[in-house]
Amino acid sequence: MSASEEKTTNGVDGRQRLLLEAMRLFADRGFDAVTVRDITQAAGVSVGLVNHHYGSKDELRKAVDEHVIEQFEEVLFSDDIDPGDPLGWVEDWIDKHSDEWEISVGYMRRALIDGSEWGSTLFQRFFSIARTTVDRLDAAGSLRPDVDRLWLPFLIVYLELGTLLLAPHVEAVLGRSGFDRDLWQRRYTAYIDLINRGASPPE
Amino acid sequence: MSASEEKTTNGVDGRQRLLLEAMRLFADRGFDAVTVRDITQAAGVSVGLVNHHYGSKDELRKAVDEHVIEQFEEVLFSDDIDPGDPLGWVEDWIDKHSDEWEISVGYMRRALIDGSEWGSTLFQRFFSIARTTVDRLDAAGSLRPDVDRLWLPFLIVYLELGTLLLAPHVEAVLGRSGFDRDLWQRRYTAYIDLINRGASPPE
DNA sequence: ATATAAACTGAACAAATGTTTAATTTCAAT
DNA sequence: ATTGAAATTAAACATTTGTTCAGTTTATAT
Repeated sequence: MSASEEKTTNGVDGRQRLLLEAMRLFADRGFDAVTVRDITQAAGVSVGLVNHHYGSKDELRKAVDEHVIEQFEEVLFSDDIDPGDPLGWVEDWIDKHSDEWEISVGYMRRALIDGSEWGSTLFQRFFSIARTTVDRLDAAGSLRPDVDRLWLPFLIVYLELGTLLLAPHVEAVLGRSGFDRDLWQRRYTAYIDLINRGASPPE
Repeated sequence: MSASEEKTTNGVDGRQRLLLEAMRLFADRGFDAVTVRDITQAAGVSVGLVNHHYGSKDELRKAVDEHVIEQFEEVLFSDDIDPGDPLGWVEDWIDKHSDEWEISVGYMRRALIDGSEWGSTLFQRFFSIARTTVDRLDAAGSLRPDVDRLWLPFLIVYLELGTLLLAPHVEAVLGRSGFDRDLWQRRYTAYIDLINRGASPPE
């Protein structure tokens, strides 16, 4: 036979192929809508291999969860996130993992909506960053006294996560991905500008 | 037998009971995670009744979709939405349908994320309102010249839909529902204030 | 080269699930 | 009261789906 072909495509073994295809399919259709046979077929392996490597479909889900979490935490939960630009990491990451970006965000989108545990963690992380940002601005005297300290962090999170949650709809309106570098940067400018100065002209 | 008891609880027939329970369960767990037997059990009827009245589980879903859509369109797609307060109707509606509010919003949340057709329609409706609002402000000279006309409508939609999409997470942080009248009103004030003036103090 | 373990296969299995159907009950009209 | 249609039931059915397992191949170490 040939050196590295069918069964070990790309030099990746069945175990990893299953993980990758499962991630792709879960992000695309959701866990329940994907069958074990869908996954094994996409990965080009037999049905039994899922249980051999992961024990069950549920355990496979957990493995995928952890894989996606690792990817996000690598950049999202690092200590050097700029509180002035909590989504700045996205730009770098899109360049690095452009092929997996769509999948990972799809996965995150579902996690934030379906009530999973990681969804809660993810939200809390974003909220925590937003609140820290607000606190620092406040301490530096960079907040108007009458700004609502309770809601501002939430509003900031809405702006950040809305960008990710609603990306498919935005893309449908714009005709292209809002993550394209130029659009993304322009969005960031508009976002910072809105938080700083609002949209109304000065008196 | 008694006048109106078991089989026709609340004077509602099996057909409508199925619709209501299906709506509740779909909003709570998602379509795939809910079995026909779950629905019939919750409605207190036999399994066969779903197919008798709706033909299939899928047709039942469509019926639920239409029911929820009707509820939303009644208020959301009416012509007299105040462009200055696109979510003003929520407050009235919460009072009127407080029991169904949670369910309907849960349904909407899923629709916006799962790529369904109604999700697109819903987003486009919100975006259209936001863009109209921005256009009017612009025409009235109420926008700074350097505000990004492309992104501002999206940012406004993020603020509005983020409120609805992330409501469960917000509730987890606040310890109570963000839809409680006092919190909701305060959120609205903060939201309008942010769009108008931003958060920074004047020079 | 041989032995041992791990990777992998695919048929078979059991439970879950949507659907069908024959029988029964309910209800309104005559 | 009788009839006929619609509502409702519950068992049976067919398919899907996660899982198991005995057998086979592949890889690794001795």
